[in-house]
Amino acid sequence: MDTQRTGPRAAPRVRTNGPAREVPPSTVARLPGYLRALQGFEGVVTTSSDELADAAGVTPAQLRKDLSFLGSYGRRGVGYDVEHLSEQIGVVLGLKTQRRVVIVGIGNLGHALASYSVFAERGFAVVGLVDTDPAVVGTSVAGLVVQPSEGLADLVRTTDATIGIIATPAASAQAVCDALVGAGVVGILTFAPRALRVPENVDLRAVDVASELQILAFHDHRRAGTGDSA
Amino acid sequence: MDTQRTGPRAAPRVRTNGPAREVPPSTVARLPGYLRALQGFEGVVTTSSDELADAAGVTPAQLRKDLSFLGSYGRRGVGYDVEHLSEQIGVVLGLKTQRRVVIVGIGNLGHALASYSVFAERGFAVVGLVDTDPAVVGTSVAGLVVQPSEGLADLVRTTDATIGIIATPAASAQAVCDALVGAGVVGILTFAPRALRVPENVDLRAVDVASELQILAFHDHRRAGTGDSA
DNA sequence: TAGATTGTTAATCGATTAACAATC
DNA sequence: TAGATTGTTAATCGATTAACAATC
Repeated sequence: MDTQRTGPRAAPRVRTNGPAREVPPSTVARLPGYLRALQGFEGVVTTSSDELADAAGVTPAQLRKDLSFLGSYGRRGVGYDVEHLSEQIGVVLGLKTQRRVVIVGIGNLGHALASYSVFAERGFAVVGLVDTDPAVVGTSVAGLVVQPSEGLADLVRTTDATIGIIATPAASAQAVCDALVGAGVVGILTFAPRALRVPENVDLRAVDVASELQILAFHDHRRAGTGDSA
Repeated sequence: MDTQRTGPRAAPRVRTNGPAREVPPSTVARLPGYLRALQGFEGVVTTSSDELADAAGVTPAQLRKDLSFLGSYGRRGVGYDVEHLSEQIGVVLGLKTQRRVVIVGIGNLGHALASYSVFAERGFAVVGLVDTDPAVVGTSVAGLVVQPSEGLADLVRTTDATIGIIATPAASAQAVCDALVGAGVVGILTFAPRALRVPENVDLRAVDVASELQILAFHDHRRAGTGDSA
């Protein structure tokens, strides 16, 4: 869980002129939200940091700061060109190349994810489904035939998938994770409620819906406990 | 999106002796992970910050710092009592009271969430399902009959639900959110890919799976772009 | 030119890490 | 007592906010 990546101190990396520079993780995490917000302005030519920030649910200051890491894509006194800014954020996020995704664990959640149309709208292609259950293997879900676990490595290679989604029970998640890493994916999104270990050259993001509810419970509880009802 | 809550500077709030104090948001967000990790030590009497941190995927220093906000639940030279620590984290998160949850939007995702057994294991009860589609209303999912939208407010009141989950398309999410707030829920977890607005007395958490993939794409892209393949 | 709005700098704030004194 | 391990303090680091000079 070391997010270090520097030796003596990351060399400033020969400024690649264009939209390179070092983009902080917190900024990267907000970029998809800006892209989403920009879609709400389709047809409009320009928008301002005030307007766009409002749509994205952040402050104008934060939006401008975030965008400044990507380069100078606005015009002072005018605002941002909606089309151009969308394009540039897409470039920075690497969405000009379509990424291929395999989903492991075709239970209720895996099934839902396999059928989730937003993935395609946002530039991702689900190219493979895998499960261990013999009752599920061979069935067709969202136009794909579910493969057995043994086929995972081959599947990743032949489809050239770079991202794996884990939608298995917690118990098998680490094994699946290892298999995905072994097969060569570089990014993993897991929904399994447990901590996973990946080598540092693989990127891991975890969504735990039960944990989300527990965080909500904390605030619910504090609110009730503080007794601030009139 | 103002997370302010202070006037001149939050009054130190008469130290409620027990596990009160002010727990920082970043710590709260990690508590469910500690609870999860502790479950892996069931049967064991004590564990150390080293061991537990390892299981939870954080550093020992961070674990101890986090736990120190809750109170002093470890013994120097010995470690933490697994049973007691689990209990205390549960108390802080407010899990001693079971929270009731309603899910709005019974498409693929809503269906999966309604059937997600981990919710029950972690102290939440799904008590109601709502959808607009006449073809879905009236059907039975995970032992519950799907109610029409008009029934939302009544459902929340009669079940005494405090948390709402939004699993609708983006287009209807804000309206559903407003309805949930109007019905009196105090926490909302949304999966709809758009920014939502809630009054400041309502807690909102958002999971956007497509955004997660886009964040993974960024790193994928950087890795490929940097050309560090031997 | 006058008004608008960005991009950037500086100040603040919060979160993480490291180290160690307290204490079991 | 000696060894282990916490709880806390201080140092570092990163992220957010506010303000404004640059500039369209």
